[in-house]
Amino acid sequence: MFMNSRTKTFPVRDYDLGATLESGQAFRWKCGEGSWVGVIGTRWVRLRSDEFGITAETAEPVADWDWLRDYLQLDVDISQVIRAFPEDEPMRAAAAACRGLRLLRQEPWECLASFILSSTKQIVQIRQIISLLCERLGEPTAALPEYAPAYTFPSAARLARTTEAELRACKMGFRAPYLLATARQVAAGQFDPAAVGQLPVEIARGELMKLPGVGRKIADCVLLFGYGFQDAFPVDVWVMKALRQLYFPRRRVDLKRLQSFAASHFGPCAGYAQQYLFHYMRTKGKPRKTGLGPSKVKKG
DNA sequence: TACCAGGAGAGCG
DNA sequence: CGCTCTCATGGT
Repeated sequence: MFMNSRTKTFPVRDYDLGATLESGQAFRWKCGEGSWVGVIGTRWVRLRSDEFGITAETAEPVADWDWLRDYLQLDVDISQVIRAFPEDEPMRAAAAACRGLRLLRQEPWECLASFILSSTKQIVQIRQIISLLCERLGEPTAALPEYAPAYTFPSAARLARTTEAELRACKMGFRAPYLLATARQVAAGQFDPAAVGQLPVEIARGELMKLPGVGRKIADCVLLFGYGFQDAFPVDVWVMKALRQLYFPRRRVDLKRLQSFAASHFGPCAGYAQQYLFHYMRTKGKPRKTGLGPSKVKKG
């Protein structure tokens, strides 16, 4: 028996909501005053975190919160994931530096489209492109009155009906024809995002890589963040830097070699290990975004 | 101002 | 194969 409500608290430990939402796996979360605001599927949602867990607030009453439990992967035992990491110094350092970092489970189409837009872009720019895309081509969805209008991520069918020029107007540049062609394949039923998740990971990766604008790296991101293949290990420039610096100092190792090293070294939760290394490399030496607003710093 | 960004694809030898 | 070049745009 369910009660319709607009808020719900999920008791969960070791969940760094801010790090997770800002770590370059999803691109639509906005950090407010002690909270994060975003759209999951058709629902606007505001999330906040404290020592008791994560509290969600929606604009419309909700009967069943499984969509959020699934998105946030609240049932994952992160300590078990971390125990599956290889026992080496780089992973110890990354796990210590990124305590509470999680993987999300995103809707496959949004994940695929988002990562097609990610190539050679900084995360801040990817967010800007996707924000424009959703404003212009997404469907409006209800948000709390004190917040900006919210939009869903545009469906493949909607994108298939637009033009390359309109996509380029969202500042996605040379990625526009890739996104358009992929959207058309999905809309035409030539590629079924739901079906791919049922395939063995190698086959699924091959299917994804047939799509225009999807190579090995983007395919691995979609496998990991959209389908939950936890052994997928996307190697981008940051992860390449991490692997070279932490595991192969002063040696020249090409991408192929790094990929085969990763495939054998990081175990069944390699995808998590990858995200920890990525976040570790990107944040070390930099101040952390807490979502609690500017903190007073003693000068000295 | 240069260099770089969660790359992919085409062209070349 | 493996290498190089281009693609578009904006942050640092």
